[in-house]
Amino acid sequence: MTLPKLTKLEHQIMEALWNRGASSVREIQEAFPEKDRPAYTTVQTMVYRLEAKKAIKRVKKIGNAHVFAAAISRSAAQRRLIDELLSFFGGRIQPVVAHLIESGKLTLDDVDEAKRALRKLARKDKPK
Amino acid sequence: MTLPKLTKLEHQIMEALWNRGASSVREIQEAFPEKDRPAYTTVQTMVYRLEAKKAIKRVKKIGNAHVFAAAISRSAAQRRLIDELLSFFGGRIQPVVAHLIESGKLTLDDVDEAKRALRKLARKDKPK
DNA sequence: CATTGTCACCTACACTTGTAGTAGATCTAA
DNA sequence: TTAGATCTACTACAAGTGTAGGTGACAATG
Repeated sequence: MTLPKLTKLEHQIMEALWNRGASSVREIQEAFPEKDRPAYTTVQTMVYRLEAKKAIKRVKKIGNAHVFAAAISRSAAQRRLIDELLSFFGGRIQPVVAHLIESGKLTLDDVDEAKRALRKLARKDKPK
Repeated sequence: MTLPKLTKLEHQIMEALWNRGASSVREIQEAFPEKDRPAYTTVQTMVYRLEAKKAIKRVKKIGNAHVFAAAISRSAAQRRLIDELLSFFGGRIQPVVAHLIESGKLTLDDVDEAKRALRKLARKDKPK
């Protein structure tokens, strides 16, 4: 597995690392909203598991504390999430888009922007 | 919880019910691709769990076998999946759309179709 | 240097998910 | 009517996930 599968909480840890850059367990823990912040050792456990999965790595040591950094990119992790969702839909985006529209989360502006992005991509790809 | 959270396998069971309509455990099991088809009792367990979650219900009995039917709509379940994904992205669709484009899964046609759907929606919602 | 707070590391545990076996009820066909 | 097929209902269990306590090492400070 090139990209490890991450659980919800693991994702939140990664999120902290992506946002803050290399951090200690304590820093990651404190990045959680004070309301529903897991115990220090809970975060620590997840950090260890992420390390075992090679999603993060120890980059240095400050005092006796280890400092961890993401070893996989946010982009790659996000891609994986989306691919997983799509697999639920048989790989077809249409129903996904339909739901986004229905829920009012996809606006005309979003669509226009997507269109621009696609055109740009087309110009870059076609004239090979 | 109005809408129960479904696991991957539970989703597959639901999929069978949505596709085939009310079915017995055996029928659901046989709806799985022969390659990697779970044991009868595995499906049965999931069916029981789905029943406990009120996602399906017993509608009748044929012989000594119960027949189950979906109690939640595919659409509602799909919506939930998407909302869950979006929550990972802080509720913002833009990065989702960006990834769909990058992975080549979102085409210009898809976008145009989405646009038409949105315009239609706008016409229906605004004049009121 | 002794105390106090922090951290690492190990261990534990309950809950969820996927997987399936077993025992006994029930149906069905000969 | 009885033996085999099928089903239900119950039980079990390993892996994964979230949660955290305990113990000893280490650092900072009076």
